[in-house]
Amino acid sequence: MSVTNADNQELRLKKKVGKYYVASQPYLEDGFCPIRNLLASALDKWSMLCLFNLGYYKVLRFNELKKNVTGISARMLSVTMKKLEEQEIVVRKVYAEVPPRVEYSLTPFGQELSEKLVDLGNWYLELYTQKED
Amino acid sequence: MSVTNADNQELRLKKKVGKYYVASQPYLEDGFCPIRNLLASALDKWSMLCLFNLGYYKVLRFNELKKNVTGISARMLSVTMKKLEEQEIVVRKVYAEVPPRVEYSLTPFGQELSEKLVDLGNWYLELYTQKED
DNA sequence: CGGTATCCGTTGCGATACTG
DNA sequence: CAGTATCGCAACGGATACCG
Repeated sequence: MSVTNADNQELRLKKKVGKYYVASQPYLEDGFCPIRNLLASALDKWSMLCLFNLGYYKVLRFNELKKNVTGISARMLSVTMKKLEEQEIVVRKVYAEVPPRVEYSLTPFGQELSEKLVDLGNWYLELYTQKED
Repeated sequence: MSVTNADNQELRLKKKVGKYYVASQPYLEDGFCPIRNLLASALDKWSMLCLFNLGYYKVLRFNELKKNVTGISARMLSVTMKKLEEQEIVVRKVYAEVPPRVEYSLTPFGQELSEKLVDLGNWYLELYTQKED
């Protein structure tokens, strides 16, 4: 058998990448890359931390999130959640009360995305901790 | 049966996120998040485009990459590849020739990472194109 | 409580010129 | 060919003050 596992991985990768990203070059022109745009939202300094907290606690109010995501400012939390809301990753629910109450949670899409991101993170962390040993 | 698929997804996500990211809060302090750091490298404007090109063509020289990644400057390509090399995502091979020849390729780790990223991208693009219809 | 407005230092990055 | 050096503008993001 002359086809190794490494060869198979290379071929699989080539095929997958070719599907959208190389063979049909529009996605590559001018630095446009849809997945990067999605992930850029999910990744700008604070987003993943917010996503993971919402993934764990399901529903959090503004100041609960602010407390859980250590170091974030009100401004950046506001900006971050707004971006995530626009991408339909997060849902913002406002209650008409005084004082105001706002609850954030993940959309089904946000849940799926978070799960995929945490899978990626856990894969990386396991490699990382293996190296430490 | 009162447990829905959505419930299962929520529980699974909570468990996965809790494993590293919430239950053991060190990863959340001061905005530190290992997966974000990895992805930040893989995502800063040009990295994914470079990774996907290398995933497809396997080996590319500096100016081949520059040509394929439309719009990138020599400076940014240099910076990007240096970062990817530091993270052991990409390997840089220099030939002692005149004029110089330098070849870039993915490490096994870089291949795995690229495959995971492209899987994520394809999942997203399929949702996206469904919406269009 | 849940934000917004403003200021301002830091970083990112493109353009251009230059080099071994 | 494969970069590096320098410059300068633009975007990011922290601190502080303020608001419905």
